[in-house]
Amino acid sequence: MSDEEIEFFTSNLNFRKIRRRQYILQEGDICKYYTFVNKGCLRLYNVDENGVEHILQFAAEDWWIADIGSFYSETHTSLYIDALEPTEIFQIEKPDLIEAFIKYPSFDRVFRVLIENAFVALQKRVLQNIGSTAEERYLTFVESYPQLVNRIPQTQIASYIGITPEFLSKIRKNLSQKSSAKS
Amino acid sequence: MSDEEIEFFTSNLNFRKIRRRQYILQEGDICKYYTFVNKGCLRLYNVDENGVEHILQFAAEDWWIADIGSFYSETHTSLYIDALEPTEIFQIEKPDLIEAFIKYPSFDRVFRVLIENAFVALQKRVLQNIGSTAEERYLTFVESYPQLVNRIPQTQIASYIGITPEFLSKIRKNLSQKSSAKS
DNA sequence: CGCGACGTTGATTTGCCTCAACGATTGTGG
DNA sequence: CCACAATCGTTGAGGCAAATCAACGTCGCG
Repeated sequence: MSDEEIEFFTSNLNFRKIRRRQYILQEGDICKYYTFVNKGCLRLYNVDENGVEHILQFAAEDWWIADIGSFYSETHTSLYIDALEPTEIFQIEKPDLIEAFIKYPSFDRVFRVLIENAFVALQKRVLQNIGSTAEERYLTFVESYPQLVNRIPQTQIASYIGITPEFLSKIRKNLSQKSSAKS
Repeated sequence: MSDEEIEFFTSNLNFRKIRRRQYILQEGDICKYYTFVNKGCLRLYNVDENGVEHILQFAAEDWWIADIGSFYSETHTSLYIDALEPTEIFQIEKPDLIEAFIKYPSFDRVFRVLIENAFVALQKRVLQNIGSTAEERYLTFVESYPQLVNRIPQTQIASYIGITPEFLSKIRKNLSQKSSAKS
């Protein structure tokens, strides 16, 4: 991308610091921003009728996060975004992003690729969810996001892969016994 | 879209007839086409190490289907697409689609919206998979795709929602008993 | 007709959940 | 700076949802 493009884009980014547990999106809101994580870690999740949280996505350094559906169609979200750690973010508002798309088609391409990649990753996740055991899903998570495993609470990982924290604990115990038995 | 745009687009569509069980994409291929279903029904799925099929998507009349990841990055797919019924399709090749995107930004927007909607739908499916019982997932499927329920084999629906055909049969029996008990 | 695809049913097993209890660690207010 | 609460991970007993395996009925089709 050219200097002009980058200048235009960055001049429309808003910097914010978020405290741990602070929300940047709540059920009922309309998602006004595409959010880039500079430092820290956010999570995107819903809360079911029993009050249980189910995590759709984590976003640590250099990841984008948003409720895409709410953002583009300007409908009320049923999701939450909050911070797992003190976090620094850059946010771009929809009108500015759209303007960037129109002025500079390369942005359009960048964001298209972004969502395509996210889409493909989500498809893999669906296949895992419907075809693999909890242990396999955990191992895939560890492989895919090694930088998150020792950073975020196990409770959160359990919620992401769709099991209870207790059961994740048992899986990990089982795995460590297997690996120690090998040596 | 203008007449010119539609003319350009449709002139690049290739018509094909597909027999039941015929493949239009197999593991190892590169996905060369975006496929539009004019009549009939296709499915996109993978096959796991035990030989079990897991369905990512159905595509009946007026739906688009492709392995997006393989199509855009030109990598070998691990997925299959085949026909559940005799099917008529229109296919557009990647170079023609890209040309359409460049010449007519409105196509770009149409296909962007297409993938955004698919992405949002997939997110809902992930949330269902990690947060709902098999019965709830089946009921959601019936609600979301009423036109498919009495058209495709139950085996296929079971594979889509991530359960065995036997268990789906038991769920349906259970549901019909509940509803008849009401009357 | 006979075979293969599909759906059903039952008996048994297993993966994962629920609930309850208990350490270890963190952080927070007095 | 300590005390206490809240958060997090672990463990175990018991229960339930869904898988597995096997058998059987039905239908459409070559």
